Amino acid sequence: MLKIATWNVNSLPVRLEQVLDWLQHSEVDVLGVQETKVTDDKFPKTIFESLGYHVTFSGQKTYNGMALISRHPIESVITALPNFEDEQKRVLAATIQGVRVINLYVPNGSVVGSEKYQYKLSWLMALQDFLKAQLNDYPDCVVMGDFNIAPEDRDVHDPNAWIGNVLVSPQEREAFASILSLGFSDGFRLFEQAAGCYSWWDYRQAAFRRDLGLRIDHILISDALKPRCQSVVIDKGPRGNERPSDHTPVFVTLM
DNA sequence: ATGGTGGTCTTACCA
Repeated sequence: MLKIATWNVNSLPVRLEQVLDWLQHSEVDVLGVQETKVTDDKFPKTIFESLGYHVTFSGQKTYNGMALISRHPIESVITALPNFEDEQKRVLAATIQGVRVINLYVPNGSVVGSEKYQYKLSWLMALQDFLKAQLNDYPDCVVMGDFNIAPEDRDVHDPNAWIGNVLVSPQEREAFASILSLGFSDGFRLFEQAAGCYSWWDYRQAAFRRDLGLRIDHILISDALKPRCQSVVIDKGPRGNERPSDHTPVFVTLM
């Protein structure tokens, strides 16, 4: 059995105790984190290693930053999209226990039509090329992370209120669908789920208390890996912590 | 009541 999780922690230094606590209680084998906001020289490597984890990371100051924390050895690491010039650290792929794990922090996009939105769409185009090649090299593939896309209206607490917004725009949703058409499933939708399941709640407007969430953190399962996929679960717990991240973890269990 | 939260080499910018 292999449990693989994704969590946008919004600063690993701030959330370190929560991450260690969740690793211990969730008993996941692999955790991909986004928005570490820590440079590689300051990454808390020895803390994880002293607890028996392998780690790899690709960070920068203030923004973005990726890490993989694993009970098993981490091999064949990639830290960027090929053929896409980008100073922002948003990709970390590696092979763990024979499974290709691709951890992503998709750009937020700011406002539909803005420069950042165009960057998001360009980034997603380059991602498609990368995933196509990765799938060819590694058929057993998990693509996960903060996609900053709610794939369907049922992934949004109030779809009408969000019309015209980033995270739900048709172009972003088309990009998500194109990625699935390469040969992936949205793991969460492989199983029956309750209505109104979200992975992110804005810090503002008491959004978590009012359950004004979106499902924007995803785990995609390659077609070859689908028979091993037992469940995909959103663990809402950590969002209720004191001083929480605005995202909560999602994990897949593979047999 | 036209704001509001939270993180970051903070007084601006990002989400």
